Amino acid sequence: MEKYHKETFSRIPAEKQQRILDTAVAEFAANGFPGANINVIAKKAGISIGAMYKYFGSKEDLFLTIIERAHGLLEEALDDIDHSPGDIFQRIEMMVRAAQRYARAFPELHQIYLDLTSEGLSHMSRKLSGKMETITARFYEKLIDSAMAQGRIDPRLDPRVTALCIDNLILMLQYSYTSDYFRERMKIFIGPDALLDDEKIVRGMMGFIKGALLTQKQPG
Amino acid sequence: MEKYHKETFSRIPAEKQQRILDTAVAEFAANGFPGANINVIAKKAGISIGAMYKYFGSKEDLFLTIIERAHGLLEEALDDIDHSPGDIFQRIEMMVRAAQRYARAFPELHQIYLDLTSEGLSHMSRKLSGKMETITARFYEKLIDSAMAQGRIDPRLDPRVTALCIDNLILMLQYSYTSDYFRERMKIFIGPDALLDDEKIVRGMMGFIKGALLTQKQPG
Amino acid sequence: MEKYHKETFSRIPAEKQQRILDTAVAEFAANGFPGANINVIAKKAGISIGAMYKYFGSKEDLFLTIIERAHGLLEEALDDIDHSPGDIFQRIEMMVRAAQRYARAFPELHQIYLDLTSEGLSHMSRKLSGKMETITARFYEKLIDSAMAQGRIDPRLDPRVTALCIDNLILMLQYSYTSDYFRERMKIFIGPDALLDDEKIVRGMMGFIKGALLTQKQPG
Amino acid sequence: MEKYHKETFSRIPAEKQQRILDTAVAEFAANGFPGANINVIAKKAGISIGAMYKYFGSKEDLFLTIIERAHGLLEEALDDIDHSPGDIFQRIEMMVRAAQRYARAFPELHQIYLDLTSEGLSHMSRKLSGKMETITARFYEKLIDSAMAQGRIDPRLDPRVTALCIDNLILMLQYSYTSDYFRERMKIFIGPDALLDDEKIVRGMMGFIKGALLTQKQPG
DNA sequence: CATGAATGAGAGTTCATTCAT
DNA sequence: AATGAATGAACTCTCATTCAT
Repeated sequence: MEKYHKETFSRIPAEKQQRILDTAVAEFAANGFPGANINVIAKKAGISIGAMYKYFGSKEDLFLTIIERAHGLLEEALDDIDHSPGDIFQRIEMMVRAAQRYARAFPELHQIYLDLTSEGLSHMSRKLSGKMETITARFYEKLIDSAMAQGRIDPRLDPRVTALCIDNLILMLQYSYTSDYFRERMKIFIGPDALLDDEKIVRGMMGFIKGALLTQKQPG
Repeated sequence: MEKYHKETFSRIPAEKQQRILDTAVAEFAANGFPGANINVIAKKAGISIGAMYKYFGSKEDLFLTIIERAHGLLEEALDDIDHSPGDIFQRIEMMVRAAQRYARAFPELHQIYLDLTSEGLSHMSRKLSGKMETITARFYEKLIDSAMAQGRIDPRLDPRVTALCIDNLILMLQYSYTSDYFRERMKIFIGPDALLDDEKIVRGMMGFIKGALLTQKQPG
Repeated sequence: MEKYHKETFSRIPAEKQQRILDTAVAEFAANGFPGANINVIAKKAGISIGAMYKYFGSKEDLFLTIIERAHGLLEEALDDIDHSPGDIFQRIEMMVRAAQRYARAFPELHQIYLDLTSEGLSHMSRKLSGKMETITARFYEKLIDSAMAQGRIDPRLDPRVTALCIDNLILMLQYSYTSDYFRERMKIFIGPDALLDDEKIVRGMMGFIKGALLTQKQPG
Repeated sequence: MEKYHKETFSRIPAEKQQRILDTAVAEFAANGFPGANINVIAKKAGISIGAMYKYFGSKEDLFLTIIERAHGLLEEALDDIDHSPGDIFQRIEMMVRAAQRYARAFPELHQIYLDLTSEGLSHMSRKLSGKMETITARFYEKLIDSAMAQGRIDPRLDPRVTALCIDNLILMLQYSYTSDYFRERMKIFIGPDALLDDEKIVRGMMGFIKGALLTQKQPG
């Protein structure tokens, strides 16, 4: 886990750390990285700009610190699922539910994650070096390989493309909870109440994914 | 089709229009909306800033004009497919291929589209009012409803969630061609050569989607 | 002659150019390079900061533009002397008087030149690449070599060290007119009225220099 | 000897005092007074900023303390020469050599001295009140007056202007050892190896000075 | 005495937009 | 219609200095 904040930041009370990061998350989520104003974040967090720069060397470092924290949370969630019992479908469902829960709990954090995909910020995502994505990818790979070995899913599927498709669906689900744009899009597809019935979404998605994985009838 | 540019813009030669928009697309894609510099765009396009503001009332209007043009292109592509023969799978495959082609041909345009999902720009996506998304959603709806009526796909699927899942997969495919971040992500999942073999991606995705749609054996 | 200002600066009225540079000279001379404030210079010159940055890419560029202008003035003066008739002593006296005149006319410009010797600004003096100094050095070299060939000055002198000594004396004379510090120093050496009688200084210095150059009696 | 540091500074171990001043000298020499950062100096010296301000009332006081120390060193050197035997030329040569030695030994200290001539720092040089310069001036005055009385040097010379010229030459010699700018200038005049042969410089300068002082042949 | 976290005014620089020509 | 010089608010970041511990 690389550290993008200075030593000083580690030494202040956890409560204050959290307050600063929370404020920053809110600002970055609301205005994007280039639009966020460090002075405003400092003021809202109740610290001076000077202090801000004692904690983080630059606006970018503050941003990256936030991302790293988010990674920490994601990793924990993933770890929990990794150590839970259940077959492949139960585990994928856990993933879907965890993603949903996470997006609901930290929508701003997830919005920031979406902003990170902007080309102007690609040098940052390069810094993060896809660590998180690698963990997720390996998780699915293992899951699929083992299910295939047990004959539980269609042997003709390409395990890696399949893993990507599943993760893509889950990622888009999260975006639909956190980004104004994707939320509207979801409403257009599913109807205005789309976001009220989480359970329906999960069942719909799991139906789709199960169908995709299970050994298929020959068409026709 | 709403118009975000001034009358004057319509009156200048199409070639000049295109040059201005192309330059703007490149700048917005490279730097994001807040990072792009209108004065730089004007200079690179070979017009004066004064002229720029004669054509577009603001930076935002220029941006929205670009999006509208992109919509036009998408609509055409969709229309073509709508009027082509073929069953649901053939038509979805057309969609996948069209999406792939479009993303390959206009990666910068698509990157801009991705940036539009940033919260700082949500007031713009609200202005665009999901027209494009509505068209796509209705297209899939019709496709699925009719295939279901003909008994060609699993009747237990939720048509609307299914439509969303399919479009999500296609959208993510496009992002993978246009955004640095998603490209890296794809490589992590599929391997470093992920983007070299378009055909493999299409087959993999179609395998996944077909499985999801076809009437399934009971698990177990 | 390299140019450190942008094209735009060349296009504004000469009177305005001069006003901006004069204001800048005053500020840089009074506060040194790091101490000078660009926003203040712009305000005092009656232009906006934006305009300032349209003319000069940075504080450093403004500074270098000033130096280049000073070089231009120096070069002209040197050229005049180069084309005047007279023996070596008459010509050196012309140099002394020109230096004196220049320092009296543009004390602030010369103060800036002195500041340029600070280590913090050495990257700038490196940019200027000693062009001015080279011209002066060659001027003296020619003068001394030719006078030596004619047997008018002591053949035992090292021509180059001698040239340096003469130029050092003249440079220090200029500093004494422009820098508070060197002015005080001069008063300590010569008395409180040191700067009132320019003629006395010239005669004193020329007496010193002549003695140094003329063929000497053997000591003792 | 005025004191610019607080009492506390006198009470800490001499070794610590020296470490602080040495660090400060290095920073001031490298960045100039306005460019130097007190917090950085404190950190590099291994003390807290709080302690720094317990020892010195301000950045300026630290700077002045350094200058005073330098004065102390110079005074000692001058005193040594004052008490050495030898005629005027031997003693001036001692001065030249001492200046050379000092500049070689403490180039950073001397660079700071040069920076002090910047107008932005003139209020400081005023504080120092030319004590050092007065001592030097009186030293030369005595030397010249006595040599003149003994008929050893040209009686037509202005003793005070002569003293200034000699000291100017020596000062410039020192600058040539310590300032990037003057070093380059010396190379332009004397050649790239200028600084390698100290002996040659001394002989060249002494030749120049001796000629200037000795009773001269009538020109022509 | 010593510490070093905190302060906040102020620096250099950018850029969307206006408007006289 | 076209130009592009001009504007100035707003941004990120620095650093001398203070003061609670």
